[in-house]
Amino acid sequence: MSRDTASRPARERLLDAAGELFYESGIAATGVDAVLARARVSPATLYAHFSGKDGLVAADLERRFRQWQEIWDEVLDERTDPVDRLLSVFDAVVRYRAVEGSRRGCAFLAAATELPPGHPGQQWLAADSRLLTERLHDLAEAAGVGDPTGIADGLLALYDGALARLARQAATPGLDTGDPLHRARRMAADWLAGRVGPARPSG
Amino acid sequence: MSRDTASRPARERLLDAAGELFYESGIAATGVDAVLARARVSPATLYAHFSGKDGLVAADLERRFRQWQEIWDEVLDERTDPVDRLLSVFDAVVRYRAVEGSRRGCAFLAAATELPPGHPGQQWLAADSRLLTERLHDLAEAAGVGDPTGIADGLLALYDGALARLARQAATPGLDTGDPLHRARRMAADWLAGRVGPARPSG
DNA sequence: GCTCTAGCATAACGATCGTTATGTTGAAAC
DNA sequence: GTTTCAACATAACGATCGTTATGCTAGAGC
Repeated sequence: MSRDTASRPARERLLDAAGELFYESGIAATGVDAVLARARVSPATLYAHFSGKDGLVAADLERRFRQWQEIWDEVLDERTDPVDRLLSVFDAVVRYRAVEGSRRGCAFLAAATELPPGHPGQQWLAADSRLLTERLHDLAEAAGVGDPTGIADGLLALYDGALARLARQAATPGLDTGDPLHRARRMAADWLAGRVGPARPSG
Repeated sequence: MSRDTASRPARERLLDAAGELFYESGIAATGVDAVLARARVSPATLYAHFSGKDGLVAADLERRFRQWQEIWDEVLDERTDPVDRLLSVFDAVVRYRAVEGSRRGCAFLAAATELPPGHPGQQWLAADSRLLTERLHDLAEAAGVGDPTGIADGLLALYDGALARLARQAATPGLDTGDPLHRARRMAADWLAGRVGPARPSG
């Protein structure tokens, strides 16, 4: 059995296990032992591939960021209408959650509340925030709206709200009042209808 | 010196210390020792007043919930216009944060991402969610809108978004693009303008 | 065949976790 | 003044934290 390098590389098994456990149980609450057990990997292997738990957390956030950006790119390539491209952020997060199997809130939001100020994972939280604001701004500009920054901020607010409510719904099941993501998308569409291009039907 | 029962009671000192540390550094990341040191209290005293760390966390969330409800009541009593009363949730959270000295996101949102499913503090997260949805629904109904549930959900989305962005801004300083709370309030006002009562100026 | 080396599991490290047992102190009861 | 009792600090508990030292094992070079 031993030396199963033939299976998935140890580094990927570690990232998979860490991703699931950090997301499911929280970063601080997940011990290194739990990650090692799920990945079927020894401590020495972990510290050969990563600088430690902090490095593993940062690598997990990096992978999440890259996959999120990739999926958003993918969805964006399927849209041509400027308003649809603005709203693509909601479709992308729906697809990301489907691919990732997410049953809770946003991993970046959770990490933002958990990681201490100097943590190496913080750079990927900043990267995510920057991607959201800059891309939404560019898409708003391309849509020819009068106030691209205002539009981008508004969409970001609805995006943040949907993911935050998902996190809170996961904590208190039974109070669900529908899907926050679809509701946010609908609100964003209505809100944009009065601000960009010709009047759109706000049904 | 010793036996300083003459000063603030040990229970309150514990709640103050726990509130600050849990909010500042996270619940899981804050050790009981840190709370004890800040409160200048011995372990035996903590376990005489609370069932343990979990009980202390629950008591902190209970106190936060009661104060938040009290402040919202207070703000609500100052408003008579139905739309102002709907928007009072944003004014209340601004006042709550001023009173509490909050420099990060929402403590309930953070707790929702940190606490495990069966934690005794979960009931106060549920209470907060219920207060928000039910009260917003009632206020929307009182405002005579056509779809009170839809209005309440929309305002909740903007509320959630503002507090989530506050949390993420605290994690990555330097990317601030203004105050999410005031922006959310302005968006909500604009959004409500087209849906309730006579047309309001959307400045 | 033997040696060398990289990569791995076993075991254990000190530190800190949340919690509890053991004394000690100060004020009220009589 | 003595007793009594609740509240307190000191010290230590076992468990687990993140991390590292030690030994085994499989393949490359000769």
